[in-house]
Amino acid sequence: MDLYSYFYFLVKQIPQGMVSTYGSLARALGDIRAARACGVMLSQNPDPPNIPCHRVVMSDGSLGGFTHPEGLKKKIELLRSEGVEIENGRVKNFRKLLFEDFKTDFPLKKLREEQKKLKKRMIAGDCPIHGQVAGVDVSYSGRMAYGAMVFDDGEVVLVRRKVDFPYIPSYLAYREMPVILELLKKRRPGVLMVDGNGILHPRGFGLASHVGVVANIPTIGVAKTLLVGMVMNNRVIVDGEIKGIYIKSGRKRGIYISPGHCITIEKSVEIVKRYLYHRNPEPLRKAHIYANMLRRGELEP
DNA sequence: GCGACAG
DNA sequence: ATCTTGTCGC
Repeated sequence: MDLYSYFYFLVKQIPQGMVSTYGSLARALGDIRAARACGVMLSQNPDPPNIPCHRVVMSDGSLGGFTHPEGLKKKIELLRSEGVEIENGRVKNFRKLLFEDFKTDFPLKKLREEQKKLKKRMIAGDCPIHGQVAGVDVSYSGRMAYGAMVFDDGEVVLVRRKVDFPYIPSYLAYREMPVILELLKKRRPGVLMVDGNGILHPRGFGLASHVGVVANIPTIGVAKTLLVGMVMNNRVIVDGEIKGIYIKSGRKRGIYISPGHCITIEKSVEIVKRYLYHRNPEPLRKAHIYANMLRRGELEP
């Protein structure tokens, strides 16, 4: 799913002389949570003003931002040239000029349904683990992704790839998984630690679970901040159930562990604890460093 | 104004 | 996540 292309196709539907908002576009994608991602994708507009990003404003009719050498001034100029009046930083007659009638089939809604469907294939218990423990992480520069997977025996595999999906909370798998699957083609671990959540997710199917099911390997989610749930006595509770464990070592902030696929909470925690010399378990910490080095061109893919 | 929504 | 940042809704 190339969400960037889909999004620009939506933006092109905004007629001259009208405006739309980040939120309206997000709803047309199928989830209001994508509003900020809409701003990010507009800032990466590959073909302005043919893709009319200048016609997208904030939900209260104020102008929002504009990535252009001349800045917001250029946005105002473009809108005025199209007959949209701007009065002290706001679109005049905003309600009347607001375009929301997008032709769309709500791609994010379909992806939520896919998550729910794949979740049925997720295994909650421990499966036999044969092979090395590894950690995977992805670093980004614009629309390029740089992935690194580090094994317990020290081997490092690297990948460089264009991304076609922005970061949207609860859809991280659709951004990162293509990179991770490419890394897994080079070598498959016995169990994989992933930078993100497993079942600790609004639909119980985060990046770690998604990768586990699709690649058919045991996975563990390791997140640095909470996406969903509340912490009570080191347990992370989501609608009354324990979905993860908060591990705090030393005086620094802790990490949130949740099972991805083919593993229990207990086993997940046991494995992560083996590698806790820093805040992040060692294979993940190394993967993070290598992914950043690759991005900065300090390594060959 | 502030909190939210992994990375 | 990046790099100084184009949000929404209460």
